[in-house]
Amino acid sequence: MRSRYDIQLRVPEVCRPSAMREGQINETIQEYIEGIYRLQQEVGRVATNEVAQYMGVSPASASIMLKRLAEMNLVEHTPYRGILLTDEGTQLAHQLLRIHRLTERLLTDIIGLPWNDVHDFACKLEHYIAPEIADKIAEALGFPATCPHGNPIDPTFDDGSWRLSDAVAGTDLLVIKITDERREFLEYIESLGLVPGAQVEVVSRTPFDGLIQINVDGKQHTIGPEVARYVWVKEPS
Amino acid sequence: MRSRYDIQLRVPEVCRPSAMREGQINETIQEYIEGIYRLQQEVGRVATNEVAQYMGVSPASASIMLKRLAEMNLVEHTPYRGILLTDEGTQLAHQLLRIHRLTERLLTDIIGLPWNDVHDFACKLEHYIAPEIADKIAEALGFPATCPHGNPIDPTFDDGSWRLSDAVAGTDLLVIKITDERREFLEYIESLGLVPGAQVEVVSRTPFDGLIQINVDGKQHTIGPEVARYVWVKEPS
DNA sequence: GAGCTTTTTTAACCTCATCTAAATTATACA
DNA sequence: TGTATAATTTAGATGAGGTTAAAAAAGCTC
Repeated sequence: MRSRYDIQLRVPEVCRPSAMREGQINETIQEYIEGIYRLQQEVGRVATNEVAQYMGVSPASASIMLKRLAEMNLVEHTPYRGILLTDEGTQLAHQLLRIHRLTERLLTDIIGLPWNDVHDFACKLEHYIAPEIADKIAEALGFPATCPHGNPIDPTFDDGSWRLSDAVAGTDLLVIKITDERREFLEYIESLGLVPGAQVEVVSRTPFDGLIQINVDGKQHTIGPEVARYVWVKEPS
Repeated sequence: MRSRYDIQLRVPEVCRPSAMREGQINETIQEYIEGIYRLQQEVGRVATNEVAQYMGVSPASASIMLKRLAEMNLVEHTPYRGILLTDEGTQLAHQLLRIHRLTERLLTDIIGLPWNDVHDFACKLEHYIAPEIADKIAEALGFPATCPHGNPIDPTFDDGSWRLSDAVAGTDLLVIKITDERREFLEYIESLGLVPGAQVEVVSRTPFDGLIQINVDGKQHTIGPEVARYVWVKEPS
């Protein structure tokens, strides 16, 4: 299963120090592209400051890196106007995301790590997993459809879900995926029982502040908009 | 199963670029320590030039790095006299080696990669696998005793084997492990059928050049000292 | 033990990816 | 439309880990 994700991913040289090389798609570049993709999914055109904040670096550093990414044709950068991934950048992001999600599945299903632990870990490993090896992993796992958080392994697949923050009161829904994968966030989500596959009843919504009263597993909870935004749901079929 | 390998391994920060930090046991340091350990197993006290050659860097770079390792108390460095791992360095090497070998097993047994491929790959992944996760991997694999090349998962375990280059003619032996894990070397070894677990008959030895006539699986081969040196054998029980 | 060779170390410099501080450019509002 | 504020970029450093070239120490050989 050679896949459609075929940008020249640079899996860094192994077994010798200082694998960094000039003008290559190295680990840092990959990390940025992945972050930018995620941001772009959330907000559309991405500002330098947003990249900086998301990547945990200073705006100055982000600015310099965005210039480099633009030179490499991975993003379109209009100075003072933010960026947009090019087709090439998007393709690379898809490739990385697929590897990332397969790695997460490997870590939960085979190694037995908890789902809230695997994201950070996969972030590091993904840079050293070539697409062909990802294919092998997919095979070994029986070609899973999603990562442990419910995101489709194939990043181009549209699962038809929407944000819980957009759901109307009085509906019964199915949790599809969680798109904030920070450990603490997932811990909270788990404490609510709001994991992929769970049934949620949207009991009511407040007219201000966007609070949502939900019912999961017979338990009532009130969640805020910040949480509801990253929980994706769908009509149960 | 908290193990006996408990040096403060620095698993670099995930999900953000530039994980390098001052004075920490980072990926590069780990790579050096592992390399030095392997060299030390082969040659005892290790010279700067040997480290440089093994790590694929200039002698100048190796010299500087050895000085740093000495400052970190991982090696004992007598200027112009080479180095020796300290107890702390040895312990770190053991820890890394255990993780490395478990990772290799994971890659062959679960992912289905060929045994000659996994070393390079494990070299990269090992730096991001904390000892507790290695414990999980060991458990998932059913606590294997060796890596795919036959090296004990527990680096302190003495398997009682010796080099095929030291074997006497006329003996029937069991291949225990291969300690040169370069892809091409392992490919050659495989083509001879000289894999861990195979039976070898040492037919004869030449008085000069150290050539060895062997019989594996009914096929005769002549191997040189460079190959025999990295094939370890034992009396079959 | 003098002088050549080899090994190791030091010196000076490079790239990558960060940083802070200062300078620009955009935006928003009076 | 001018000006305050916010966002972005540039300038100049830094640390890690390389490089080459030159200097220094050790080891041989006669």
